[in-house]
Amino acid sequence: MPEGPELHLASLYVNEVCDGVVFTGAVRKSEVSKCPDVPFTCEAYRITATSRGKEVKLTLTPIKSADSKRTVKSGQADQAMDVVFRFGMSGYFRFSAEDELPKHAHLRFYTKEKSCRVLSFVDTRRFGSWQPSGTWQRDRGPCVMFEYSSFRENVVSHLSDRVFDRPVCEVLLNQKYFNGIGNYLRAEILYRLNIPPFVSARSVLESLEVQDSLEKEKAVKHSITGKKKSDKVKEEDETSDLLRMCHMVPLEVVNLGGKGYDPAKADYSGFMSWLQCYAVEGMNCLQDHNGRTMWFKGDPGPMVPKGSRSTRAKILVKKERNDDNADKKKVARSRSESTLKKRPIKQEVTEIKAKDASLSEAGSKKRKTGKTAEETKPRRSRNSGEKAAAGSQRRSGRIAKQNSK
DNA sequence: CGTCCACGTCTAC
DNA sequence: TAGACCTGGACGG
Repeated sequence: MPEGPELHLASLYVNEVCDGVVFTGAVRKSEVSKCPDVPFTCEAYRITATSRGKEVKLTLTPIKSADSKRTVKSGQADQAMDVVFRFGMSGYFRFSAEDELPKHAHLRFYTKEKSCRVLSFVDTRRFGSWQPSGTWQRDRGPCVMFEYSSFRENVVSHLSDRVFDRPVCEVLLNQKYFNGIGNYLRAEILYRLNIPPFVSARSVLESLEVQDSLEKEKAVKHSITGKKKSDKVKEEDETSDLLRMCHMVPLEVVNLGGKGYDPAKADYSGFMSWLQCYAVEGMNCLQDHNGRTMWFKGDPGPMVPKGSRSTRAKILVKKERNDDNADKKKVARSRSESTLKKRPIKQEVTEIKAKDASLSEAGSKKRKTGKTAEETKPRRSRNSGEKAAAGSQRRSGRIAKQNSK
């Protein structure tokens, strides 16, 4: 799931598995890949990684052997090289035995071990890419997670840019300003703040410009008067501010992974239960102007694309209601609270029904009753598309039906 | 079997 | 604002 958090977890994974490991020889590319060769060959080198938004940079560092000063054989690197990766829709890193290379391992780094292991860039769909001797892509903004203040400054100082005329849900995918946000994060972020996806980005953000400058003034005053800087306004900003959420929400995902993240033993159940809106049963969705599925709850806002289908997107997550027929007031309340505190409250209302490492369930029915209102009336195109999805990767496990409760 | 869908960019009309 | 770029899983017939 390559958005900012997954790219960052990938960099942690590389640093962990490559710690103390010596690599050797050439970097090898799959036959089928159209990405450039990586012209780096070295008798002994190490690999480290960093991430920024939706990119990961590997640094290949030659190990200088004490004695051989000029034994730089021809074609052997003596300089470090950076390789910058973008993951497309399906990229990830995996460290495995040489004889257990994953399918679609398109770029490979070989260890100098008796029974050799391989760090692979795996990318089923091949939308990912890498750049040898690479740098962070120009035109991508600061990382929403790890360069927060410059990220914020970059947005606030460019609010007159016409891109902010567009619906906020589409602007959130603009990596020039929101490097690291992707399709599931935009849904989760807007959902938590109850911001309709199809309102202009500037209308949501322009109040921040004022707030930010007020903050600065206040900071100055405080530094003069020596007052404390916590007042009510400030505290409200902590959670209601869209830019702050673009920082915090991805970090929550990073912290789900925590220690020992390993794509080999991918266990998405924690992630699935973390999702509150994206691909969650009962949420609405529409195609944005780029044909991407926007998940949301309630009012879509005025800038919905003409003729936008209420798509039949895949539902990956079913949450369970505990209360029999109490309904949605509760949900709404728990949601706004969830923004504030780490709540164990959430489980009281929603509970994922995911099996082990796999995703989730099957079909819902179309039940034509109630179904809230038709707040979204783009075009009555067939049933309001509910679908099933989810598959269990390895396990066969055909799961539940919609027994419910 | 075929169709639709997927966590993202890219470039071309 | 379309497509192109790809593979594969879920679902429908």
